[in-house]
Amino acid sequence: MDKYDKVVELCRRRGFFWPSSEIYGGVAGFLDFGPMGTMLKRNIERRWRETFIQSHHGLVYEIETPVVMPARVFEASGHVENFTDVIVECLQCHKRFRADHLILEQAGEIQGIEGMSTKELDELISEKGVRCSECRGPLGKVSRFNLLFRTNIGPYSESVAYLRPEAAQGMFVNFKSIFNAMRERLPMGLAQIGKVARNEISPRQGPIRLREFTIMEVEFFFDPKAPGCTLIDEVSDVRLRLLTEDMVKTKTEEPMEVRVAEALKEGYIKTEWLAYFMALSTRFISELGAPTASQMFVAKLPDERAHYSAQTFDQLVRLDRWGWVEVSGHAYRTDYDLSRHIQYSGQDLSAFRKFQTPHPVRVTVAKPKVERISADYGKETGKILSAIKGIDPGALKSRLSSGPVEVDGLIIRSEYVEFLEKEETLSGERFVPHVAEPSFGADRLTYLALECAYTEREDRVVLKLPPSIAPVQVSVFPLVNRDGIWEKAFSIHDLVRRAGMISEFDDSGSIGRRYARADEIGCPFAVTVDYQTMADDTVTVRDRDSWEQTRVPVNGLKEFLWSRLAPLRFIT
RNA sequence: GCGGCCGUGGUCUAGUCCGGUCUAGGAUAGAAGCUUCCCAAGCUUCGGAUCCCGGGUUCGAAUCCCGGCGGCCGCACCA
Repeated sequence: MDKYDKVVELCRRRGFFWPSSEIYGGVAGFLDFGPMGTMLKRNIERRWRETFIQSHHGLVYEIETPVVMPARVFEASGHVENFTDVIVECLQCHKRFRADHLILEQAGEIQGIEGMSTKELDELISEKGVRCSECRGPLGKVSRFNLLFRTNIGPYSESVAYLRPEAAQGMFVNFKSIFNAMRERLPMGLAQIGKVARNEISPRQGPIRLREFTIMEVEFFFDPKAPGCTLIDEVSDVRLRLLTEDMVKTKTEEPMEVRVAEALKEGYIKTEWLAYFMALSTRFISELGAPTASQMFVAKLPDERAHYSAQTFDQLVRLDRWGWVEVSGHAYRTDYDLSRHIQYSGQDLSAFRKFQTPHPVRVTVAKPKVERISADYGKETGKILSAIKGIDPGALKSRLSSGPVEVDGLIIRSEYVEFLEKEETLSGERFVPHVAEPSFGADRLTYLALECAYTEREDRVVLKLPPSIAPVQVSVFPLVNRDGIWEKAFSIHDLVRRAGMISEFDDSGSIGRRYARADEIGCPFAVTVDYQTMADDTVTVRDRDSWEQTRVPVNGLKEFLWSRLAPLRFIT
């Protein structure tokens, strides 16, 4: 029985999580969270929210957008086209392969294979004689498998929609509105915690690979001409364990350890904001209980990267059974998404950049000679006028200098337009912001925290969850159930509850059994009321990790507990 | 999707090879009570199992056969 099995067994037993729709046989890739699991997951989400959003108020804002979005959004985002795999199946042994990978493997380098249609790939396969790499059997037709969950909006089957595979698109399509509402300041981050769905071909690994999961993402918009991170000094000494693109290419396995400042100076990380978020992520994951030595960032090679990304690092964490597992992705998405939405929606999603000093420019203005045009075109004059308006005056001028210009069958002659040169002052220019994106899977983090916390002591399970995320923070026990001790204990339980902590009251079984129960759900503190309490109004507070007890006066209990629950814990 | 192994109370498991003695045993966890009280002590009582689902073979199936679902491992997949 390895650690994964032990954690899964504990989680079932104590109400953390288990397979979804279990009474009907279960469905692969979906997970149900019980009371303890939900509290733990919420706490992890809360800590993420505090780390990435609340401590950046004025810079990063949280929003909430629907899971279902119309097809057009994902056509624009490129997911309908690219969030697919080209699959080919061997007709003999029925093994399935990534078609493009198989072709490259057997036919060598082929330019532009990435963008090829399934037909083109079919042709390549017969042309190059590509066969099954396992049994040498013939291959079937190449097909595309899209990982988007598809649905309809309302009763109309033609209104196709998809469940979002990432929360990001909700932030991109809302960029302009929020940018306006938040007084047009850049940089600006938008964040979202919510459900996403990906129709994985064959998910395994329990909570690690799900078809529906909670994502926690920041889309951080900045001016590519002012890419500096204003907060970089706060993290410049944070050490990142990095496998750069070059190291991945040369199959290096041991990451280098570099300071954030160095990683930027050496160009390992292309943008400061990405580096900043990677540093925050290192701290965040440490706080969940994963030592920095079992964390690293690995660069994705160009052909492994998502279609939108110019640079991506995966943050990996070492798990007992599965080795290095991705817990977050850090992508430099450039202006890809906003540009695509500008193109597909026809809306202006750009920002305005003021020049430090406005500079004068000479502009060409086209002034149509209406009388001259109407002499030639009569009732169609309006069409000519709008055609002239639609062309950049400077361009029109140079084109007309070499003869008439034709637009939609209309002939524009040089005698129709008079060009004036004007002096104007330009105070700035429009541009499309760039985006750095850190993106986390909350379910994986929940499992990670549980695995890191799992320990055994004298045949008992002790979940050493960081107090900041423990589902239950305090347990209160009466040592005996008589002589007013029960009532006193219950009133202390009430006191702790009113102080804003999650407290459990347990009066059943021996005191040792109650400590053991509390340990199994990772409750960091157990308060016991005994005879001495009745005499001097003190209680014992027992520490989950050391099993040591401290006598604390009841009137100082709240402060005692809070001071030990609130601080962040960085485990190195 | 393919191949291998597997699926028994909440959990872990005995039984499956070789069908009947299994109206499924144990441990642990849970509830009620007694007792003890600072690390799962003890006693009593209680609840809880369509033996993953469906079909077949048989006088008889947890056990054998077929199909499905689910899990793990390997291959493949994982923007």
